[in-house]
Amino acid sequence: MTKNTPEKIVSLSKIKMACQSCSLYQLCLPLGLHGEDLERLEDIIKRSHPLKKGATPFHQGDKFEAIYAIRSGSVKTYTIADDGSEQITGFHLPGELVGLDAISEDNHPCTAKALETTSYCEIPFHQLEDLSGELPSLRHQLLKIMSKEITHDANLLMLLGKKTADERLASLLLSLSSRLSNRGFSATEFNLSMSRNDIANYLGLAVETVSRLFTRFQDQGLVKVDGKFVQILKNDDLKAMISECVQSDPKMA
Amino acid sequence: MTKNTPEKIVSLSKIKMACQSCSLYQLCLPLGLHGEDLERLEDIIKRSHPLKKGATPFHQGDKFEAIYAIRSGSVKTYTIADDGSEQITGFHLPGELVGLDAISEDNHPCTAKALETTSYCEIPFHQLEDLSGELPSLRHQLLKIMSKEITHDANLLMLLGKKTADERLASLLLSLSSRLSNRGFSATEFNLSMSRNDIANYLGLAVETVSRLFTRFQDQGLVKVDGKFVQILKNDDLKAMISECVQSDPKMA
DNA sequence: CGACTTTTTGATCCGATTCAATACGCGTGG
DNA sequence: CCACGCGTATTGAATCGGATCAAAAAGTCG
Repeated sequence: MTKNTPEKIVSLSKIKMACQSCSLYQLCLPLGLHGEDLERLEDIIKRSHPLKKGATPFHQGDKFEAIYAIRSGSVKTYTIADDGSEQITGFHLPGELVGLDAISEDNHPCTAKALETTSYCEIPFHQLEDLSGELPSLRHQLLKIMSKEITHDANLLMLLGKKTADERLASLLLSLSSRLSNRGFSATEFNLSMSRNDIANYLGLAVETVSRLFTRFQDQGLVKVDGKFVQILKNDDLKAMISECVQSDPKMA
Repeated sequence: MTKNTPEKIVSLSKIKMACQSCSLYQLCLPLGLHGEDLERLEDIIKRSHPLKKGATPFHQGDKFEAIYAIRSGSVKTYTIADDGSEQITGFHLPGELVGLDAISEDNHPCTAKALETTSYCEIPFHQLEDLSGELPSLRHQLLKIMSKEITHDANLLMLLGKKTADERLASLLLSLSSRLSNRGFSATEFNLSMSRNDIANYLGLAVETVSRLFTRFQDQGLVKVDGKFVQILKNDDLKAMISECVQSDPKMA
């Protein structure tokens, strides 16, 4: 029994670590949830067992109960159109929140599916909302995350709205790279958890085009690709690709 | 002096009307702000004098102070890229909130510009945030609006990501139509406050394409166009255009 | 190992852009 | 009041990027 104590301490600190280092970093820390406040947030969080590849934590139309913070792995979200075809709305990496778009209608406008084995935390929304009434910094952080998502979407919008195939793929690669590096993973090499088909769908391109782009990017020495494994060789050149692209005339405003 | 009392009543009720019928309808009402709570919200709102066409309530990079609710007129928001070119991120109509995307970075990621004479209310954000700590329904409503914006952007994303020029213009027209009708304007005829150039920029198309589309839509009897004035003749056909468009294979998921 | 899916590569086709020119709308000043 | 000039909108012809169709190659899994 005496040896239980140290173990317990270890596991408690592990949980804290989990909350501070991964999923909820952006939710609880930056504007500072400390001590008791942090514990109160942690109290309402459920740490569920991992999803296997292909598992769906929630489906389009499901009643909105919770938001999900990804701890490891990755998830895609997509909507199904009337004709049965799917449109991928996002890829979600460790440390990101999924399900915020369900608040407005009180049900999920998209389905989430694990792209690989994925562990996550479930945060019952109405409890979070109540708690945010008491904790101004949590409240602000929640708004901040949602605002960030709006900005992100707007950027993506702009990207997809008027960019070439090259620029789209470059953007995706850079987005993944920077998001992964923010979570402590390598910015220069990583595995794509999604299929070429998913990438094509997300970027609004044909699969063949995506495949050709990877080949060409490699020929140009921008990246090295081996199946799902990608190495970014010329980050700056990729960045240049996506910033030089806007084609409307400057006189307009 | 005695005649002041009735006048004051009238003007007070007018202000209330403004808040309930236009801009802030979606912010204060649906989840029910009543009586004193509504008054507390109204207390923090500034009703500024109208913007003339071309005026800019805030610029990209400005410190985030307030969100703006459009009472009449319309506004476009856009970002300026490094090379000086502009990308329009949205058109905003009466009853809509502008500036929510500034929360995450504490400064505005875009510039807003009046497309015509436009009146609006200014809502100091930190006061709104504080008030939302005390009023759960206001808090929820704020989250709901932001969530709605995320959903809206995701839809648009999908639209711009993979749709044809026809589908894009049809979507814009239907979006304007439904948003206008929600505010009590006609769903079938309205004036476009933005130029063809703005439309093209927003939809990620060339101006010439937009112009040709209007011509063709008119030839097909879908709409009637006279300069900026548009009549929607076959709403259902336009709707059909945008729902039949998704092209990815159903087996994917 | 063999069936199936995913990815790559090649050839052709079509939609949207681009370039170029004309028409329209509108405010200014003669 | 009309002529002029400038920005905005429309129309036409040529070009190009990406989709589509078709097929081979590489993975994946039972």
